[in-house]
Amino acid sequence: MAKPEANPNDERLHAMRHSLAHIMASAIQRLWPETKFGVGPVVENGFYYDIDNSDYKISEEDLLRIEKAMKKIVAADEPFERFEMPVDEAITWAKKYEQPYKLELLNDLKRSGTTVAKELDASELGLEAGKGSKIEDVSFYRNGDFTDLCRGPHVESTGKVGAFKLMRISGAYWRGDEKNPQMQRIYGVAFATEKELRQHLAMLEEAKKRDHRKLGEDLKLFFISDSVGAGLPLLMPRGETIKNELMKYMRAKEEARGYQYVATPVLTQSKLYERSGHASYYLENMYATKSDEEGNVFYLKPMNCPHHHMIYEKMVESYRDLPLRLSEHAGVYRYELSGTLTGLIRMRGPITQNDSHIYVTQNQVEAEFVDVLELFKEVYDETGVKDYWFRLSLPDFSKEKYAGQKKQWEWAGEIIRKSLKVTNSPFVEELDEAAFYGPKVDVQIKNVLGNEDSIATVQLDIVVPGRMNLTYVDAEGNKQHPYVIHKSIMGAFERFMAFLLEQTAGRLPVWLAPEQIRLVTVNQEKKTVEFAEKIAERAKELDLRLTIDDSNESVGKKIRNAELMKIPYIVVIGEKEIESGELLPRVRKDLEVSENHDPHTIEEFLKTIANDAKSRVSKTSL
RNA sequence: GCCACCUUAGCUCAGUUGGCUAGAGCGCCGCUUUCGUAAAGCGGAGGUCCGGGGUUCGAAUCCCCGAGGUGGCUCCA
Repeated sequence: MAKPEANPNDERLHAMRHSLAHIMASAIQRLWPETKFGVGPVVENGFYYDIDNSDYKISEEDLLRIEKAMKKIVAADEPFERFEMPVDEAITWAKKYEQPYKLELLNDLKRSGTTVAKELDASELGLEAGKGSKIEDVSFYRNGDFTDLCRGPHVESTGKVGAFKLMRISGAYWRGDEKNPQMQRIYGVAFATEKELRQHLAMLEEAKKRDHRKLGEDLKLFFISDSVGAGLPLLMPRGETIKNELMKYMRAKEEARGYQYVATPVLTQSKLYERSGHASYYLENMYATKSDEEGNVFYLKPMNCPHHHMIYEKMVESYRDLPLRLSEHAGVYRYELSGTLTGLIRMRGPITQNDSHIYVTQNQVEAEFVDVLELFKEVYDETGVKDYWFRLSLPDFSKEKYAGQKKQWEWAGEIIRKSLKVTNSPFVEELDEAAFYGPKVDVQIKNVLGNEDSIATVQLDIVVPGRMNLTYVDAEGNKQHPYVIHKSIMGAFERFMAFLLEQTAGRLPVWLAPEQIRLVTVNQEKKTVEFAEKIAERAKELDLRLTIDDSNESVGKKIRNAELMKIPYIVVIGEKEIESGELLPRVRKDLEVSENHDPHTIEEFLKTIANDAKSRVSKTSL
């Protein structure tokens, strides 16, 4: 349970990948001599290079051409030569060869440290990130007729780079700033051996099958309709069943810990967001609706915090009322850029948030934070979320978006750090990831494609209670502002469902399975169907989700259909079962705990599954 | 929003350099069959080739505009 780190023994592989970035740049320079080059670093599983061709846009069809040219360079086995020159000389070089991006980097280097915005650039150029030391000489690498400003290291020659494949091409803003020109980024994957490359490509194919969007289609869970709009998914009965089970589960968990559920409107006047301060940060991402006769503008709520704060004001007068834990499963709407929308993971609405706000005194902050972190772990254990890690997201004070006083932020960060340590939570720290009103802990996982994603968050708000003038009276009779812990364990239920689907490849645990049992009749005779219906009735009494397939198909076909829907238990019903009154269930492979294939009485079978579902066990106890 | 690519039946996809009435498998409907643990047989229906405009004797195919999707970038309360 930790952030997967790059293996430090992989220096050789790192050099291979970095060398491939240069080889790709060489190939591109030979094909399109006017190309301006940005940076070309090593990334997970491979490398990329950012390039800018004003007269020709490279498309995916060109990748094969570039690959071919690269293979030629590899075959030529050109040596990589390293040499150094003074910065000023390098600047002359960049001017001569009309490489404006390299020139910009060199100018930054000359000024050193002060304007190197991204660590990426720094490591690329041989700067230690964060150090402001002046640079006298810079290093270059040359292979064949291609020379590049680079810190290295590289392999000895272009023949020693292992197996690679160019994957895709995308836009990328120069130095990650959307105000800068957009360059083309070409990605490749690379491994030491052909075999490892093939394995990686096979893994990507496998991951595609687990994509929650594909499972959503195959398992009839949800879809997105052009008529409704981008980012506005429609959940079908099976999808809604999963979501509802998750919501019931979380509500029971939270109520057991003293959270109280509330309900707030989806439509709200702008003045609430002006009071909370959200308006100045997020107005652009809020959906405005028709204004009323008095000219008040209403918004679809993008978050619940200010609404809960209103409830706080109504409920809390004294420190004796704290902590107050409010919770809501609320659908919010956020305008997200069209290019960012991704199935249930990034949508515009309704994003059903598992949202809580805990109002505490200063002395209660740490204990409450620890309690929240423990609840996180409990829920993830029980729902089977694995391989997650925590990220302590701190402000970057060189930016202006963080409100309040630096001292307060440092205190808040330290309390969270302490809570993480007390609960033995593995975590990394990152700057410039905090909310505008306080530092937070994000729960990070890797999705099927190996990208990092946040599934949940808990934030310590040190700003908004003061801004909204939320108060309580302390033991000495003085007015105080409370602290607010914003927490969301499952994030949005839709998104959490998507993660579970990808992690389980659609084989959800029994308690979450939209259909838990399917009865397959051998024939369509009356007594067979009636027998199945009798079982179905009992299942309903036990709150089990069971369906009967008595369609006019072969038994083999009906079993296949049920298997494809990843239904946990399939039971064939025919003469044998009617006579014995016993069932021999076909148990989904991932659920089997032993080689127990004995028949069960109907009551025994149904009750066991009902108990498993109720206690939310992940394996069958049949 | 930006860059590249994609969009043909409910789903997955064919459709040669522009040229017969746009095809297949699965699914769906009907009939036959009444079946024992991953696909029974036969027949049928089903299309605004994403939308709009243009080029052409002729457009699913070429060009322009728009929408939606995919992968990234930027953003993420």
